[in-house]
Amino acid sequence: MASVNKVILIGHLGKDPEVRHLEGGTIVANFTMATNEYYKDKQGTRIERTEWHNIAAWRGLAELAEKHLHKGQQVYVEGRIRTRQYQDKDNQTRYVTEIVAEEISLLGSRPGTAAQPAATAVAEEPVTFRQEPELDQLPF
Amino acid sequence: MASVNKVILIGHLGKDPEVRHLEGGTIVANFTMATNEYYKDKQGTRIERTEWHNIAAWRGLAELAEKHLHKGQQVYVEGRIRTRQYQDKDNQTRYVTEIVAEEISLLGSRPGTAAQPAATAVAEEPVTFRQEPELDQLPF
Amino acid sequence: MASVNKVILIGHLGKDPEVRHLEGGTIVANFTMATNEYYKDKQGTRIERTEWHNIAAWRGLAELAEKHLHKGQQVYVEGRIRTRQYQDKDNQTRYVTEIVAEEISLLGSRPGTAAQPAATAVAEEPVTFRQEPELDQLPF
Amino acid sequence: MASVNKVILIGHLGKDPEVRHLEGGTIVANFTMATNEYYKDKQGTRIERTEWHNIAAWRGLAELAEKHLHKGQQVYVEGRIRTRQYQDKDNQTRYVTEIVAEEISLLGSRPGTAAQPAATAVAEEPVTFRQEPELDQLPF
DNA sequence: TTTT
DNA sequence: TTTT
Repeated sequence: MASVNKVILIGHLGKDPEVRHLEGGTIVANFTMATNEYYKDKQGTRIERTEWHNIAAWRGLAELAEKHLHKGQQVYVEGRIRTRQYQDKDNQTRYVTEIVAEEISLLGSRPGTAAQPAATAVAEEPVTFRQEPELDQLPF
Repeated sequence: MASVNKVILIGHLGKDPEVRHLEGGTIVANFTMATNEYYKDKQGTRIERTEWHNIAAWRGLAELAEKHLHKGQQVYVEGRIRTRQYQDKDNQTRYVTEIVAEEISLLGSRPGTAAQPAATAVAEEPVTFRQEPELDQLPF
Repeated sequence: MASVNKVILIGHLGKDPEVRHLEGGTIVANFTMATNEYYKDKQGTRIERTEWHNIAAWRGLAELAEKHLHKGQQVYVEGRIRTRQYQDKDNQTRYVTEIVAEEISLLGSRPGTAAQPAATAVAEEPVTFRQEPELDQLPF
Repeated sequence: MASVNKVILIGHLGKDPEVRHLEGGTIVANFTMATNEYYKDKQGTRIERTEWHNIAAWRGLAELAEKHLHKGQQVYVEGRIRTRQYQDKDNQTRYVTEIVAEEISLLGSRPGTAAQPAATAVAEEPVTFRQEPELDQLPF
């Protein structure tokens, strides 16, 4: 039956992506990104809350994550929610929720360094990547 | 820092919402909704995968969920991702990810019954509800 | 440079789609869909405003629109905004804004008839369609 | 009837916002922002197409646009599509489509100047603003 | 663990 | 009229 499962995130990477090459040649990149909420509590104090998201990028997006993404960078990620279950060391069922990326865009400019100031460090390459539909995830 | 944490879901409720009245008068409704993905595996077999999402609706949205939502109903939910941690009975840290609803819309018409066919069973009431910003979650 | 142009609509079709076969074999379907806003004016009177959107569906999505979409049906459309300009009969430049569909999902069940009640009239076919990336619109 | 009319844009401002104070004290800011698409034509040549969007920000968002937005800046805009009609000088009905902003976030860092390099020119203030629901546009 |  |  028709349904929609869509996530849109803009935030900064907490770490460089970790890239794994699976048996069979498939590549997957995992990284975390932070989004922040601001609100006032009942006393009127300004509170900041950070939400950490687990992102999984497959195949083409994984290669691009490996090449172009790094800690601290601001990105746009569009994808879908997926909760996986696994058995922990005590053989209990545990759940982890992650975002499977379908599109990633690099935002802002890269932080400058002494040798290469921000104004000139901006990527020349196109910076939006979309996951091509792969055989094992084509909509039926 | 500017960030975006947005989720858009269309799916069907797995159960009637569970509504709790917290100390202090706050109301929260929890329900699950399913989204489905279809893909073909490497053998070309059609696979269906169901994803279950935990939805939390607060205050005004909780009241409306209690009044208008029921098992099996198709809904549009817009919200944000939140992962909470808690201690399980063995005092281990566990995580649960849920969607905090910010807007809920009722989709489709209600299933008809013998006494009241579908064509006339459509809700008369407005069927989109948006969460009013509350004191403790106003953007700063 | 990285950018995002995304539209998400849920509404009902104003008419059956109009399908055209262009020279070269490309197919395009055009239809309108309505979304509604409700608000109260300064006197507290409830106002309803209908917004009409022009949707263009190309190639695979056009075929599916032709086969599955009809006047009055509730649909989810995801796409991007495109404004085209053209010369009117007085040779003046005019603009028309439309939504180029990238994903279409059928929502709700079909209205029941005496012969075939709503409960059994639900489409058996898959009801979400995604546009495959075509040669002339592949992200670079 | 329940419907959704949602637009998500990330792009750069083409000009500084134009701010008008209407009779009655209402403030509105108008600006344009560009999004870009890249594709290859049938000869394999890389084509860039720029889409220009007309954004209208009302009340609180207008003030914030006036204060924080300027030509060239990268922004996230969430809003809804609205097509207005008007009579042109020849008394013919014309249409213009714009995006009514509901949320605006500043992305990236501000372009540096000689006196104040990019690395230190980043805004200190919170940079996401949401439109508070106003009397005349409250969901009913 | 990000960013301001 | 933006950005790379």
